[in-house]
Amino acid sequence: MAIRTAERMLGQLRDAGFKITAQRVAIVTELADDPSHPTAQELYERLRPNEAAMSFATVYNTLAALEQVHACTALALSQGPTRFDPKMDPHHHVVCDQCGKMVDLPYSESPEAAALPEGFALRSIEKIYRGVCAPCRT
Amino acid sequence: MAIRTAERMLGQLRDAGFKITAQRVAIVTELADDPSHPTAQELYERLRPNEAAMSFATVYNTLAALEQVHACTALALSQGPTRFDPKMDPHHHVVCDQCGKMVDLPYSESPEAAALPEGFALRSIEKIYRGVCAPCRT
DNA sequence: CAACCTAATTAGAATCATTCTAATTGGCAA
DNA sequence: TTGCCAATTAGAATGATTCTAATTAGGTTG
Repeated sequence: MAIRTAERMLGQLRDAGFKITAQRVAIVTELADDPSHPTAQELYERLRPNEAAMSFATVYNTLAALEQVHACTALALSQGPTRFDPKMDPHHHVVCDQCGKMVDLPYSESPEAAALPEGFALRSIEKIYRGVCAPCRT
Repeated sequence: MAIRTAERMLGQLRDAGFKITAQRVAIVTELADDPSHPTAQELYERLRPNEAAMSFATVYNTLAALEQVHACTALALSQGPTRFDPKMDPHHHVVCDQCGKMVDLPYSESPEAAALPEGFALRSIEKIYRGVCAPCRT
């Protein structure tokens, strides 16, 4: 499964005309089936010890490319570094105010508080409508 | 109304034991009935020309204090600087992917897309469950 | 209402996250 | 195989926020 997800993501890059480099393979493989919503920093630290050279800018560049081809989503939902999510079907997020960690929540209309992680102290539920405003569309 | 809101916010600070300084009065007055969700930078630039001295750190400190006493909310919903919201009754937000500006949306269970700003191109609706996770609670 | 205690303010440095730069490397199409 | 141009690199630059250490000023007390 992990390999299949990674290959799908790489295919999306290839189809959009991005070159498949050793660094991109490594980053995509690391992110593909990681449900922990890692930060760029975390990915960089996991990959640096490996044989292939890896710079910090490349992690950001590759994540931006993946976002562009809709192979991952950047989650900026709280203070702290942006987190990256390879799961592309619609779902919601549980966010910790303190540590910033995020957990996926399956998409469903109701009930609101079902299936929260064990021991999570819910404070608020917030809806965000994302898109592009009229002035920015011109 | 503006004055009343500002005074309520200052009262909340006072009641929590915070001192009421000229800088805090200025920041609170500026934020109180501003529906534009200003950033710390924007508040600083609006206030700097005034007679009272104002440092950047003070803007952040005061906004942190206001958040602590539940007189405002910090909104970190996208890349770019945190925005601050003095409206404390439950509501949702419309966020522009491009410029980061935010608009309030009245709280209602349905329908999803009602009352969006004129010309806003909706891309996704996201639910965020906020709170504190089990490990952070200890 | 003066003095004091302590919190708040200040400028500037430090830190963290991210993006940029300019030179080098390497996919991959012809 | 060659060459073009995108991708990579280290390090500097930028932007947002927090920290630091010294000074100032609320507001409580005598």
